[in-house]
Amino acid sequence: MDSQNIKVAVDPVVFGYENGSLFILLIKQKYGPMKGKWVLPGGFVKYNEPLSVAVARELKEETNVTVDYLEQLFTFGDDVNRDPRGHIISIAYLGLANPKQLDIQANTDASDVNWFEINKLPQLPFDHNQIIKKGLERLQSKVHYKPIGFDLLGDEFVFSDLENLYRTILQKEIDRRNFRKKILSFGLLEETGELRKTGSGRPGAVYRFNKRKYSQLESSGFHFDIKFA
Amino acid sequence: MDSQNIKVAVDPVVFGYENGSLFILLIKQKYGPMKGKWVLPGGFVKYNEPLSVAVARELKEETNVTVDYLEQLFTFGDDVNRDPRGHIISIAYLGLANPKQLDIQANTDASDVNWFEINKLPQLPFDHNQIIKKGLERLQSKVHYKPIGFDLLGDEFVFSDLENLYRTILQKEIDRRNFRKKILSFGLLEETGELRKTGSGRPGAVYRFNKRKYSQLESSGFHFDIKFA
DNA sequence: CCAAAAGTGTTAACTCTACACCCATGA
DNA sequence: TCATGGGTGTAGAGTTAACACTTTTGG
Repeated sequence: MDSQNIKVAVDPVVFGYENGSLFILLIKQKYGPMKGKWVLPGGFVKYNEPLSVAVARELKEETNVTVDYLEQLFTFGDDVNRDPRGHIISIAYLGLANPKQLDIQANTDASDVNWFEINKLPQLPFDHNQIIKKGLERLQSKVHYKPIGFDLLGDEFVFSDLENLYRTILQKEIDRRNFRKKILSFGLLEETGELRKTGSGRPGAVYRFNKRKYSQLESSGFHFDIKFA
Repeated sequence: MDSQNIKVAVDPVVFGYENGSLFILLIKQKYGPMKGKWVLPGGFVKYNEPLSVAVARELKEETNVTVDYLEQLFTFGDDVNRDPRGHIISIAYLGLANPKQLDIQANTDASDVNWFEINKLPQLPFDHNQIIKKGLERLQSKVHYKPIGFDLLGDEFVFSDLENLYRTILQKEIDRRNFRKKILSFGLLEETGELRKTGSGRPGAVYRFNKRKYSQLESSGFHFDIKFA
């Protein structure tokens, strides 16, 4: 109890969405036993440092990224050999970001940073593949009952972006008409009035998610909730 | 990073249900800065000890209790002063038990153990009130989509037990007929054929929850799901 | 005028909600 | 026979699911 010698790390699983694919942010380790390998951009918590501060700091230090959405995911510490350096537990966080709005840069412990498509991930050291799996599961279940999908899109988006985002995350087909009807019924999207050309075909109307309105509604008992046949 | 000196604790929030009330299991501290105060029956994780083993061990050591249901709840580590002894993070667990089937006994660090009714809790030291609040929130949301209520009842129960359990947990009225219809529609309850006298009035039929059947159904895509008007 | 993606409505099936009376038992 | 809690059905409202054609644009 006096000299416990367990170390505490934090590991962010940051998801990004772009062009119909889901990505994870990884860094290449510059030092240590996994030098040269791709890993989650985490690290050790400092003495007297709050956990949420530690994740944000590591993320910023190693990748130059600051994300708007970060929530605690799970604490990994049942496998005491998860890290070869000793008994280290890791508090994993789920982060969401829009890759287009970020300028990733490798720093400190990282010799490289990159986005990896979720179903083309390399074999990662430690239990990092497992941590990512947990993150994906959380994301998949949470998009049903919280409007967190919008954190993966830019501020302005076309309806089909949202549709495809849900298709990609859930890995299943969804009915365009029913989806649109349901989402619009919440009254949380505003048309900007602009149209956006999406390559070919008819341009789509540009929408914004009204976060302020959502907060109000939520605190008066509203629940975002969407199901798929 | 070498001498990080953060300590790691685990704290179980064990709920028990009896006679229409929800209880929490607390111990009275025998040693330390909070000597004589009621706290969650947690403690420090040992070197090379898995987290889930640590919670179960602390719970057993201090209260003589072994619970069937234990899930990781949340890791508290944003307030670095949550414990006056230094920088200590706590991984909280949610436990469910049936008080009638347990023989609580104070041991090791505990000079006393007891069940406290959820809305008559004393002021607890550390952030233990906050941890319990988180546990209750989890319990309240989880009974909607997982059949964990049954872990709070004995193996055999009368329908009104289940009804009252939900009423107590959710702190709202529920419609008896609609509730019964919905629960029975899952086909997960079996009548034992017996009747149980519940004090006065007509005796109720005794049911058992078929855990085996639930596991099967769940793995083939079934979701337990119940809402209340 | 062709290809591509956006935008739109209806119906049937199902689920949810609200609601009140009879039944079995013990005192 | 009374008090107490157990057991039961239905109709209207609301929600979900399934499904295909027209519109706008660029090439």
